[in-house]
Amino acid sequence: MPRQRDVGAQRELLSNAVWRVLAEDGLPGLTLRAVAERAGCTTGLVMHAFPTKKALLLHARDLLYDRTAVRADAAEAASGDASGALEAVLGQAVDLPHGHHDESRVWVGFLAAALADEDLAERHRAANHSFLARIRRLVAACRPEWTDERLELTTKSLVALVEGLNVLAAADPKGYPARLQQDALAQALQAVVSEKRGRNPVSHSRPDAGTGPNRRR
Amino acid sequence: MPRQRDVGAQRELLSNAVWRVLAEDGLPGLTLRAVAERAGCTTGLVMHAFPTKKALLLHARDLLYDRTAVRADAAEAASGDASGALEAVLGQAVDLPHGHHDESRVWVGFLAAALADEDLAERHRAANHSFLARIRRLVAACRPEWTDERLELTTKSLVALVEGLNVLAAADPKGYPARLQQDALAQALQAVVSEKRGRNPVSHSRPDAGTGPNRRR
DNA sequence: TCCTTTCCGTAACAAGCGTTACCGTAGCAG
DNA sequence: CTGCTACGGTAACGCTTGTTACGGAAAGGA
Repeated sequence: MPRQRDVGAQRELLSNAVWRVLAEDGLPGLTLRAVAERAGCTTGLVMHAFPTKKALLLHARDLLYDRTAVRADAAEAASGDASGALEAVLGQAVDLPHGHHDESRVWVGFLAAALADEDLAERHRAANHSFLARIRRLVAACRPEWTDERLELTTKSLVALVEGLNVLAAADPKGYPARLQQDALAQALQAVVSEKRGRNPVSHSRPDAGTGPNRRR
Repeated sequence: MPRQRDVGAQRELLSNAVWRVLAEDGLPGLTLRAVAERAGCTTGLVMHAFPTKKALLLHARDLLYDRTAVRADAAEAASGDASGALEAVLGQAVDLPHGHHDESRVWVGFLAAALADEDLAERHRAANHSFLARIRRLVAACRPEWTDERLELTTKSLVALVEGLNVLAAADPKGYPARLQQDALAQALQAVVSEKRGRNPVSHSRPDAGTGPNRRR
């Protein structure tokens, strides 16, 4: 049985190529030939690694979710208390040190594709539900006395704010710079963590950020 | 010169067809033939009313902005004070009585198309900037004592929340029902309108030329 | 070394895309 | 009523799309 291949590695390579095409050329430019070119191969390999284009998109979507989940796990594990973990997880969701706008553009592309494909929509909802569950757990740890209703409302509000900032920044990066996103998140989190913050709060970008409340420029 | 046509009416008809196709079939299904079928004509009329597909999309995008601006004007005019106008304008942006999810789906479709087309992106930014200016003016009327920085942060946070709710509801209507969207918006507005409801009158003319009671600077 | 078997690039396929050219036709001027 | 002209439906264009079939090449077992 000669010449064996690593199918998993091939799929990962192609999924990464999907992201790059989606980030650079958008959803209309997402063709199999463009993906193959970015991956440094031909459409032959693509169609041997995936039975159809839809399967490729689903795998790329799942891989995107996996990596964001890994990042969120790391951010949560690196934080001491629940409020710090909440800030860290949400903070890394709105502003990444590298390639942030790219990821938002990819996210929007998948979302637009999901609105036309029920299978993709299901993956989208599953990923968002998982993120919602994580935030809800952290908010509940910060505010154990809250009712389920308030918990759900705050959780979905925070997630909506984060995704809204990402979406708006994807189309208008200069109108929504990283600083403003962090500040908006910090302001929204004040209602959750309130005064019980002992650790240094936001600002993953500038290590000189003050720790006092109402940090304003 | 026989047989004259109403070009404006034709373009409006076609733009409405673009919306319906975008809402039902998503961005990948947005073809000239699909638009023509929805409009009850053939591609011949489409290409006589617009020189190219891109021109059609630009017109449809502009018309979408025009209608939302008219709705926002109406909501603002129907409110007595500034805080009421802010609630009304944002409230009608997150939840419309009819065809709300459709409009969000259309908005996402245009956004995804804008990420691949700079001209569409410019229209998107212009529309968003106009909406931001409206919200900023209303927030400033509610809180004249706020600094420009806090004004901008709150404005963009509110808009990001609204758009985030819309985007998430477009892909997961059951996870983000109208009730939750209104509650999330009301909670976010508590920090703005607070206890001083019904005090400051709304100014329908200029972006607040200093008629507020506690104007700084 | 050779053979066998799996891999994957090449090239073609039908279908659908945006766009164009053409001509029948509908409706006002005379 | 007749004729002229702008309108718009028809159909084809060239191109790209996702998908398929096939053959050459590469690599482990003999």
